[in-house]
Amino acid sequence: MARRRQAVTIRHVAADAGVSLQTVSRVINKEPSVRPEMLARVKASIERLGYVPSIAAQRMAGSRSYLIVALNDRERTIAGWRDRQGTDWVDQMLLGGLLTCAEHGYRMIVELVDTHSDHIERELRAAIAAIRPDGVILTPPHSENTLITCLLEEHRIAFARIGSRIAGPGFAVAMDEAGAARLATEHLIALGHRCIGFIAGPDDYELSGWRTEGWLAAMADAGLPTDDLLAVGDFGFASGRAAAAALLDGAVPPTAIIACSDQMTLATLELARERGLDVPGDLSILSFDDTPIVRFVAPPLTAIVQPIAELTACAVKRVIGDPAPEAAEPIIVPATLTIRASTAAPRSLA
Amino acid sequence: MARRRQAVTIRHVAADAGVSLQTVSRVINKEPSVRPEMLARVKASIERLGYVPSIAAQRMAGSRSYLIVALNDRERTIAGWRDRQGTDWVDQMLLGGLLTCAEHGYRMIVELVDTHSDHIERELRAAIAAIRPDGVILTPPHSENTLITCLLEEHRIAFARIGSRIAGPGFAVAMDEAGAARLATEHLIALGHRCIGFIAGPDDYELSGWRTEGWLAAMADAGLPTDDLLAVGDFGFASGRAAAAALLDGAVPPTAIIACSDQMTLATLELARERGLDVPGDLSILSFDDTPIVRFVAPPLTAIVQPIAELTACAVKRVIGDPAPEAAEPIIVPATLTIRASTAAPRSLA
DNA sequence: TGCGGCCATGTTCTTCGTGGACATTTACCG
DNA sequence: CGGTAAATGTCCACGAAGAACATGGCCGCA
Repeated sequence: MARRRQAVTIRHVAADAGVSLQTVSRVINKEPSVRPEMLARVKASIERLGYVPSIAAQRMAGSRSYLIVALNDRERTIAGWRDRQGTDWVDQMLLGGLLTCAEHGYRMIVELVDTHSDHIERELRAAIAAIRPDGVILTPPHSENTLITCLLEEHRIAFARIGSRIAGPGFAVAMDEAGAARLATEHLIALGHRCIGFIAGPDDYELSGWRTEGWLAAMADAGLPTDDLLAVGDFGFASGRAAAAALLDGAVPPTAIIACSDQMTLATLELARERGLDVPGDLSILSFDDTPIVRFVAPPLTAIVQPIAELTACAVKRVIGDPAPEAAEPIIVPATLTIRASTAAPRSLA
Repeated sequence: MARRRQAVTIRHVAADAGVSLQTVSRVINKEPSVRPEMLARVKASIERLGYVPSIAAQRMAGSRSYLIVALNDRERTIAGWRDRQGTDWVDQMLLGGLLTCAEHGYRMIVELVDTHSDHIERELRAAIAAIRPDGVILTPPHSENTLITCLLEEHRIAFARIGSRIAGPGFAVAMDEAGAARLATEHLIALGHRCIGFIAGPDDYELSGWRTEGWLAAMADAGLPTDDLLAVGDFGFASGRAAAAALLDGAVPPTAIIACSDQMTLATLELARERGLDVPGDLSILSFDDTPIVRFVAPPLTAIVQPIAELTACAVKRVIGDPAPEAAEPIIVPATLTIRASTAAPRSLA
């Protein structure tokens, strides 16, 4: 017998407040030319009736959809979730994105697309056509995919590219890699270390260069030498082990090592253990990733925390605020350092 | 100079295929009375033009919105994310929900609401009014909140209650707690254990009872005694420690302990260490949660894996498939066991 | 052969809730 | 009192669904 609940629309508000539809619409869209008295009356009615605009109708009428699409790589995301590890990236992204969207009255829709290039254009086109989002947040590895960026430009949809520093189109939002490396290095220097080894990532990642520069700069500022203290890995475990071995067997065995990925850090830790080196007594270790495994290993590792949530929050704000995605300066967000038990003053100082 | 890209609408498809709007609409909505020839022609045009119906327009026209809302508790979700731990629940939920939605042409919107009761109704009303979802997935602690369920019923929105076994309204979808406990117990029995302690959760959680029953049943089936092998905690660390101590100091010291939360399990592990008990040599330990900390602790713990992803997938399917959320049997999903290093044959057998 | 009836399709119109373009009213100023 | 700008109202478009109804072709049946 219960009647179908009829939603309260702008019409009901108009009737209740005794004004025209358009006036209500103006109030909703914060247009300036509304007398304070009217405004108050309409707002009161909205409040009383619990009116909330339908995003579908708003979108239909040519306004915003108040929807932001977060474009993630399907395989990578699913793999991370299914294996129940390595999802930090996605989590943090959701955290930053969701909250920022909510703050501004937007919603975020997570869209998983295959990187496989045949599908990606079709999938993206379909998503755009169906959702008509006001903005799109691109995450690696999509951030520099020109197929995607061109498509978005064509549709005049604002978008942000997370983890990319290449200027326009869209907003580039990235972490301050050099600053992070500097932060890590300075932390060790402050503890009293003078021989600080650095296991860099592969050269074909731009960020590897930036991180190495940050380390070099911090060392130079402290007047410390860096000869024989740089090794290069490929982010994987085996390469990290080799790099760590090279450093420890080198001319100037470091008392601290910074490694640019969690796998390389864990390899360093393993090697140190095998050689009977106490961590952090004989060797401080610092990771550039802050994955769960790094946090729960013994000892828990001091690590650079990539500000993914802030990055995404930034991206959302830009996308919401500035619908014209023309040339814009990349946004660089500082990293932070979480100090745990794997770094301490070198024993020689104790 | 670039013309504003005009979206391809149902009209373009009709023109391209040389049929009427109505026919296209019939094809899209899978109405039966369309000749195969027509159907193929229209489908070809849709394909060629890359037409995708606008969900906004579909919603406006009284059809579905193809949107599902996942209602999560804001505090709990944010805390989990921010602390970078304990987000497994949300992650798995997203995994199961997102994928299942995508498979069926739906999208999922994650909505965070405060449990604080003043706001919750307003927030939910607003979300419903704005999004007009076809369905809502409720997660603890919302699953049994009558304020929410009534509101959803009133709006005739299909919904599922995850982690709840109380029948209707809406679909209840829960894990097989008793089966999980049985699974855990049988694993230990198969390893050769005969004295298996059980640290249950507090009585005011229904699931505590079910779990205990599962353990009792498995023990009984194997003809093993359970006297003095049951202890009760409150899911917290301290209570777990006390419970473990009670078991180990009891009349029949167990060679294996099942604890119903990660905190109680970790407490058991700590106590075992302090007493010089080797895990799993002297004492096998099995957890009922599978949080990251449980996976990375030493030794990594064998644990019941709650099938959150499947639960959510189930919930989504029901909500999508059956728009009439009248009385329905609760859906029970089996749990699985992930075997790690904390369980082994008791030393006495070696 | 003619008629009723059904199926596939086309035509036309309405609905949904909102924003935009434009028309109209009001108020104030010189 | 005319001019002008601000405040407010009227009407229509947006994209799709679907109802109501018209059409034409085909069938079976007398």
